[in-house]
Formats: sequence, C-alpha cells, structure tokens
Amino acid sequence: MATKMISLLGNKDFLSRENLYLLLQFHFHCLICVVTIVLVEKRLVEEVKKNDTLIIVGETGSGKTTQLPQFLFNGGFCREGKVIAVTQPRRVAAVTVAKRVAEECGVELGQKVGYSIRFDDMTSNSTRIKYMTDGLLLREALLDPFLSRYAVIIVDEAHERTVHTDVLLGLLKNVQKARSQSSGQQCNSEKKKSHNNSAMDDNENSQCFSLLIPCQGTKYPPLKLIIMSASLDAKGFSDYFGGAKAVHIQGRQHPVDILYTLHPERDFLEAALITVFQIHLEEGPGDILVFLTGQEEIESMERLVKDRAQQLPEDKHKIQTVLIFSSLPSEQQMLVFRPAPSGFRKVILATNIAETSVTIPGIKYVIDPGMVKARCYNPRTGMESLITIPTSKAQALQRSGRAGREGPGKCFRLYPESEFAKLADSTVPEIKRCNLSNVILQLKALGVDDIIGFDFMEKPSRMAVVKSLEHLFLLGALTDDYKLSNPVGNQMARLPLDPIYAKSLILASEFNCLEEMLITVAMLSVDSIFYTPREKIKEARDATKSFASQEGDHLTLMNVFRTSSEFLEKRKMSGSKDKTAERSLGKWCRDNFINSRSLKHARDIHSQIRGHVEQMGLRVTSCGDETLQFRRCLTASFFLNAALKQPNGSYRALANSQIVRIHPSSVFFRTKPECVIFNELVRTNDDFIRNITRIDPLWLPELAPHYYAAQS
DNA sequence: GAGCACTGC
Repeated sequence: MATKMISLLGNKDFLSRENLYLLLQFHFHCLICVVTIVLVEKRLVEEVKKNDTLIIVGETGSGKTTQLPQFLFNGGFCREGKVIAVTQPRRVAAVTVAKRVAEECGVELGQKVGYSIRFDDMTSNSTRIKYMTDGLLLREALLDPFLSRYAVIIVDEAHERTVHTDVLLGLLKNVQKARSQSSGQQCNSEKKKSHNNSAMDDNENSQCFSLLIPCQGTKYPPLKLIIMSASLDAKGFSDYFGGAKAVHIQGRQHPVDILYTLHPERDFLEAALITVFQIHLEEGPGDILVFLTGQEEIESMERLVKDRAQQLPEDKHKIQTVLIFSSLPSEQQMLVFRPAPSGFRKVILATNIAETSVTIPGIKYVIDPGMVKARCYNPRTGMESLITIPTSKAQALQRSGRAGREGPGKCFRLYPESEFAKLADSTVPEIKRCNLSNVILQLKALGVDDIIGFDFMEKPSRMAVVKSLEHLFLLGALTDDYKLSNPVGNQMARLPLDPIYAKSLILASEFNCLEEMLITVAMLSVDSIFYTPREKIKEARDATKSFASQEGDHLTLMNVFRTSSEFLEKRKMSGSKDKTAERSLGKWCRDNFINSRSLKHARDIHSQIRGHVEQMGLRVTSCGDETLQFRRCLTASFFLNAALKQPNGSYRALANSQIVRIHPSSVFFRTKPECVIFNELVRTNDDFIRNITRIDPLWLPELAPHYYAAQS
C-alpha cells in the first residue's frame, strides 16, 4: 500500500513511514510527579497559607484553574468579603471556566462565582471567585492601586507571557510588598530608611509606587499570589519572585508519540501534505490537525488536499477539510466543531488559533511544520511587521498536546530532532517585541515613573522604552521631565485605547467634532471592517464603493458605522425586537461585505468610550457637514503620520523620510492627493500606509507647530 | 491592485 501511495503522490523522498520518522519520545508528561489535584486539596491550601507567593506547575487537564480557587474558598481565604481573582489572557477562557465552576459549585453564575471581561461583567457584591482577563485587572489597579478587595490573585497561563501578564506580574510584586508593609509594624517607610540607608534600599523604594508610599495608617491584609505556569518556565517565575516555592500538579493528558523527520524539509507545505495522506492511509481513525502560518497557506493547502484526495482510489476519498483562522467569519469557524460525516476523516487546517484559543474535539494526529508568524517591532523605525519564524520548544509541546486530549495521539514534527534541540525554550515575551507606549502610559498612571528601572521579569530594550517615551511626550501625555501631564496625560491613561487615539478624542472636543472622532477611533480600533471573499471580489468592491468618501478612509469608515446604525434604528423603530434587529444587521453586513464581528466590536468600543469621555466632562458635539473641521482635527491628532506625494506616485513620510505606498484597500489608491495623514504603516511586500485622509500641507505647521516648526 | 499569527483594555 505504501508504495502505491507514493506513486500516487509522486514524491520519491517519502518511501515509507519507517524511513521518514523516528519514534523518539513516548510521553511528555511528568513521570516522577505527584498525585491528581483532588487528592492534594489540603496540601495546596496549606502551601498557600505558608507562602505569600506560590508557583503552580500544572499540565493541561490538571484542573488547576477550576479546582484551586474552590479549595481556597473552602480554606477560608474569602473571609470578610475578600475575593479570589483568577486572571486569564483570553476573554473566552474567563467566561467558560467561570461557567463551569459555577456549575460545579451549584450556584448561579454571577453570584458566588462570576467573571468580568471588557463589555461583560457577570459579578455582584456576593462574588467571591472572580475570573477575569489580566488586562482588566490592570485597569482595576488604576482605580484601586492596592487591589484591596482581593485576598488572593491567581495569574493563570503565565507562561504565555502576554504584555498584560508581564506588566501585571511587576505590578503585583509591588502591591504585595506595599500591602505587607502596611500590615506590618514597618508601615512607616521613614523608619525603615533610617535603619538602612544603603543605595540599594533607596533604589527599592523608588520602585514602589509613589501612590503606595504614604500608608496613612490604612492596613491591608497580605496579598497571596499564585502564578500558574507550564513546566518549562517554572524556574523563571520562581527566580523572579525571590525563589518562590513551586508545586507540581499532574495532568490527565494522554501520551502523545512525537515523530520527527530524518532530514530537514525544504517545502513544509508539501511535507505536510504528504504526511496528511500517510496518516490517512496508514493510521487508524481520528482527525488530523495541521498547523500552518496564515490564511493564504491554509487556503492553498485546502486546494492541494482536495486535489490529491481525488487521485486516490474511491474508497480512500473520504477526507473532509475544514479551516480555521481568526479573520474567518464566525459561522464558518463553527464548522470545525462539527464531526465529519460517517466514514470521513476530518483534516483541520489551522493557524495557532488552535494552539490555545480554540479546542477542537476528536483530534488524534497533529502535524507541526514548526513555523509561526510572529509580530516583530523595530524600535528604531517604530515599525511593526509580521515575519515567519521557527516555533519555540514550548510552542511545539503545546501543539503536540492537542493530539492527546481524548486518548493517546501522535504528533508529526516536520523537522529533524536535532532541529528541535536548537529551538528556543520559550517564545520571546511579547513585551520585548512590541510598541511600549500603552504600557508606559499605564505604568505612569500607576505612579511608576522610572520605567527603565521598573522590575520587569524581562526588561524591554532601552531603545524601545526611550522611543515610546518620546512618542508620549510628543502627544503631550508627558511633561518636560517625563512625568504624566495633567489633565491630558491622565485623561489619556483612563481611556482604554491606543494613546494616539485617546489623544485624538481630547483634541476632538476642542475641534467640536468629538461625535465624529468617537466613531472613527472605534472603527480604527478593530480588525478589518471590510470582508472580501476571493470568489466574490467584484461584488464586494461594488458594495464597499457605496460607502467611499472622497475625503478619505476615515470618513468612509464613519459612513459604514452611521449607515449600519441607521439601519438598526429603523428596524427597532418599526417594532423589531432587539434580537431580531441584530439578526437583520447580520444580513445587512453580509449583503454589504462587512465583517459583522468587527462591526459589533466597534459598536461596543464606541459606547464604552463615549461613556468614558462623557464622564471626563469632554463636550460631545458634532461638526455636522463641516468635515473640513474634522480633517483638521485628524491632522492635529495624527501629525506624526503625515506623508507627501513624490513625483513617482509614492509617498514620503515626513517623520522619518521613509518611502511608502498607498495600500490598495484605500480610497486613494488611484487618485493620489498631494498630502495625507495615515494611521497604519505595515510592511508586507512593500511598505504600505492604510487608513488615509487628504489634508492641506499648510495645516501641519499650523496645527502641530511644536513638531513641524522645529523640523524646518 | 494587496493580503493581515494571536490576544487584550
């Protein structure tokens, strides 16, 4: 059979599975370990009582996320109305876990057990176990710097090292220190200083929040901190928390055989394709999950699988391909959860959305080419780009684990074992490869002034910090000595937006076009609004044309938002129930080739931000038809992103003289104005600018004299 | 005439 398959596939390099793969490793779960979590309740509660900080290393399926908070509740950690917080990097995880725990406890969701995520708060005064996103807890810290309502904070999935997790860990370390000082006899920091005047001690104090230094006699109970992580990273967390104790909990993961190729594969798409059919023809039943880097690869792989399946004998045809990536409309995403028709094998082609965010049942085989697209940030140019790089060991492990959720599985890594050894242990934390403006603004608002000296688990590069400080200074968020300015910097920090968008709202109230800017900023804050399926390109273009504004993409986006709002209003006026009206908005979106998930997100952001600016006392007025006023406001807001047309039709960005082109999705792709401002600079095949509005070049020195007067 | 991994406030 094997030989026959090879001739069908037409590839000489793959003679048989025995030649291709070496079985090298049987299990990747800890063999030495411990007992399952239900047996260790008593011990865990004791450990938390004994240690202020505890690292818990738990594998998937250990139940740590659902069980530990209940143990601590039963162990008396919620006395006097105190709350246990469990943070998650993702919204959907916070919601689903909370639902399950509420069910296990036999309580109504939102009572003893609840969750809180942006736009959706299911908690009440009686909530004691609160699942939430880490970003939301960071926001809470702005209002309550001691996080005084929490007795225990559990940071789950810490090994993912999102920006939010990293900032939160640094913050929690400070809060813990400040709270234990407040409850102990040494609340008075002066007293402590007089005992020990060393430079190191001074340094430590400077890293505490300015807000936390005056204790004012308020006593806070100590904060218990639990960091939950995958095994590879436990030591890093323990070191960061001064040698905190680490406890291992065994998971219920099934064994997964890991197989490697003998030689490196030049074309991993082809190698993945071959492997799909090897599994299909030689292995027992079970679905296959293939990790690919992006939409384009996934779509071409789908065609390849379908084509080759047709070449097989009829009884072997039965392969069903399904796709999943984040920009796929949700109805189509749902198809991956449907079991394949009887007798069919399902092949799921996925991005790393299937690594952590989405768990698909029925998977027995994983194919991992070992590549991933990652964001990368160049602090010198301030440009972000996406590049394809090898995965880390931790990521490879996470991927292979997807084969062992329901029973023993197999993972085919499309590279030799010697290559695996060369991979980095874990993925570079996001904080080292992103723009830091938002992080710095948040920290400043929390009273952390010395950003370079802040105790990050891993420090971002000095250049990245300096670049973002400069940026915030130019936006007026910081004073000459790099302190948060008042009121502008404070107001910006309160708005959950990219700092440049926050600033544009403040300016818009002065330009009398806050109404317009609220919509624009909401629309700019979400993923692509327009959805162009490959097979209906012409219809999609015609539909988007009807929203186009000759003044630019910002007004085009506003047209979409307003038209959709009017549509919804009309439906509601004519007596439709809210739900029915929302459903017909879904149809309206499909008819107009608009991504309804993005539009919904923009509407949520719009109403949340509107609430914030009203609370701040900014005047929400409209410039009506005087869009000139609005474009001037865009110029004042986004002056750092201005570009002038060159004789050859390309543009020169004024801030750094970089040569850029207009992205084909812009209304200005054909008619190129002399001078524009833009919101996004992306590097793909070329350096493209997106979301563009036409401006008068004379507005720049007029509206941003502090920048353009100095330049010329 | 292009193409965007994934999150989050």
